[in-house]
This record gives sequence, structure tokens and C-alpha cells, in this order.
Amino acid sequence: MRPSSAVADTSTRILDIAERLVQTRGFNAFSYANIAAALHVTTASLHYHFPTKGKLGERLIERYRTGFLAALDAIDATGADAVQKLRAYVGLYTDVLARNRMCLCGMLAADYETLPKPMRTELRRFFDANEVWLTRVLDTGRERDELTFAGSPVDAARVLVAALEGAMMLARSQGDPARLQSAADRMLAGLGVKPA
Amino acid sequence: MRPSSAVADTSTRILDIAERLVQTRGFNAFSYANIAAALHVTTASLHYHFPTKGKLGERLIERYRTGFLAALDAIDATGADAVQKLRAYVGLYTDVLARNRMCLCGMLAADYETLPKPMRTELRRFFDANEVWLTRVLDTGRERDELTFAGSPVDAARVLVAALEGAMMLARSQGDPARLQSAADRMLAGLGVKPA
DNA sequence: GTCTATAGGTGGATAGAC
DNA sequence: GTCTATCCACCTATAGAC
Repeated sequence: MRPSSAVADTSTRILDIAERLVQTRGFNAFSYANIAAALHVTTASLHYHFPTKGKLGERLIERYRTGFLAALDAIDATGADAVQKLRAYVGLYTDVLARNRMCLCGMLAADYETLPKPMRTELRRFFDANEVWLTRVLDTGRERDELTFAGSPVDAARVLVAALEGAMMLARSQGDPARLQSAADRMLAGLGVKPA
Repeated sequence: MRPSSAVADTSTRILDIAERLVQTRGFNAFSYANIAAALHVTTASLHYHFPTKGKLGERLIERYRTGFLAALDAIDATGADAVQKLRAYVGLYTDVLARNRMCLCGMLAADYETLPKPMRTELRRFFDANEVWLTRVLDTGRERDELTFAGSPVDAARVLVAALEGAMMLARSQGDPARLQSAADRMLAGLGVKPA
């Protein structure tokens, strides 16, 4: 999920910086000039790698989704039970906030109305994939009596994502990062996960 | 909560238009030119009423909070029980989305890092006041056995707000407004509110 | 791949006439 | 209160040299 510490190529470094800017400021509040300054190059140089801001945005979401899904695969690979998987899933969100960032796609969801169509499509893909994974974990977990909750797994998955995204935003603006973990604990409790 | 249908003075009309723009596009994606065009005046004229964009933003949040708190007072005035109050509270959010808007303060929470200090202060005030009301309803409701939930009322209030704000954003970007009500129903069920 | 230079547009904001 | 005119900073993007 985090950029490699090895020296990366220019495109990657551009994406790393742009990602941080979107995660903190939003898509409409950063510029090529911001990236150029951080990278000590000119804005013309950036356009060689990403012809338009929209294209840069598309690659940003695509890469974020890939990294996120890789993290979900890694959780699956541990062979943990549903409870442990959910705790690890929540950890992906708390880790982002711990680095003083918001979820890239949560930020872009707020910017949705102003995004070019291809970015909107990429954004939907992220939340769809996220939901698919979470729904499967919830469904399987309940079948195995590791989890307890009423209603459909997909609805439970959606409200969990919503609560995490919302809590992250509110935690920042209320100046209290601990509220994210607190919200997550409550949501997990509602799924039959006992306090750690 | 909605602008009066009677002819309003210029300052009010400016706020009405700016409010809609922020609720759909965010604070950094609207301009004085947008408002001027909608109002058929020049941007210079707008600066007479609101000297800076930051001051306009402050008044926007202040007015939104006042309207929101008035709506909460109206809910209290009905003398309804906690269950009915919570349903009415959720209705405030679904009404906003039904008008193709986001919560003004949810949008500004995403823009938080880029906001001038006075706007940040106003924003916190909104969520604090919101939380105080909701906490009281939850606390009283549980005392009277109208609600059932574990943990502190304030934590329950916070996660409910987070879920509603998050669900509103996701409902829009996933093109499925019904997800907000669905998320709300789930959250209320977790507070011991039986399906309507 | 990165640069200089620049285009063409939009941003928030102000001075001063009416 | 609203206008015209204008400032200057910033924006995304391109052309063409190196």
C-alpha cells in the first residue's frame, strides 16, 4: 500500500506526490505546479508523463485500487478467520489516517461532480471491488458462525465502508484521529466481533 | 432548512446559490463567477456583500448550522419518542440527497485541509452541535427503554453521523441514492429501532 | 525526458464611476 | 448596491530547443 522506499522512476514519483496531495487536499485543490515544486522539475515535464490532469487522476485511482486489492489478497493469504480479516481490513483505514491522509477514493467521492467521466468510472470500480471482497468475508464469516448479524452481507458491507469513510473525514476535521478506531470498533461489534 | 420561496434579499440569494454549489461541487470547485452568472450580476457586486470567499464560507456554515439546529428543535417540539426522533433525524439527510445535494459540512470536511481557519472553526461547531443533540436523544431514549444499544451514547452518535455522511457520498458516486436509506436503516437497527 | 517560453483561460480581489 | 475596468496570481496545456 505504501510507495516503495527504493528510488522510483519519475512517473511513479509523480503519482506518489499527486496521491498525497489528493488524499489531503482533494482533486481540485492541487496543481501540476505543486507536484513540480516537490519534484524539482517543471510542469512541462509532468505533461510528458501525464498529458492531462484527468489522465493523471485515472492512473491515480487505478493504482490505488490495485494496491488496495493487493492488501486484501494479502489478508486472505493469511488464512485468518473472518474476525481477524475484518480487523485487518479496518487497519487499512486507520493506517491511512495515521499517515495524516484520507482515503484517496473517499476524497474523490466528495469531488465526484467535478470529475471527468473516466475518473468517475475508475472510482466506481474501486468501491465495487472493495464491496465485493467485504461482502464475501461477511457472508462466509456468518456461514461459519464467526460473525453474527442480520440482513444481507452486501448491505452490511456497504454501511461498514460508509462508516469508515465518514469517520475518517470527521476524525480529521474534529481533530480527533481516535474517532476512526472508535467508530470501527462499534461497527465491528454490530457484526458480532467482540472487543479485542 | 430550505430557502424561502419568497423573494429574498441579495445576500440571501448569494448564500443560496453558493450553498448549492458547495453542496454539489465543494468549496474549491466553485467561483464568484459561478454565483454571478446564476444571479445575473458582476463578481464585483458579490464582493460588496461578502468581501472574501472565506467570509462567504463562514456565513455559509453558520447559516447551515442554524437551519440544521432549527430542524432539530422542530423534531424535539413534536414530543415524539426517541425512535421517531431518530427517523426524523435520518430524514434530514435523505431530504438533502433527494435534492441532489450532499451535506454542506460533509463536503467541507473533505476540503478541510484547504479551508481558512475561521471556516474550520465553524465546521467543528456544526458537528459538535449535531453530536450534542444526537447524544441526548440516544441517552434519553435508552434510559426510557425506547432504544437498545451498548456503549456510550456519544460514541453511538458519532458513528451514526459518520455512517450517514459517508453513505451520502457513496450513494452519489455509486449512482444509487437508495443506499443512504439502506445504511440508515441498518444503523438504526443497531440502536434497537425496529424496521418501519 | 527535461527544459524555456508562452499561450489562453480563470481565479479572487480592488478602485472608482454612477 | 451595482457597474466597468483592471490587477496580478495561478491554472492547464503546448511548441519547440536541447
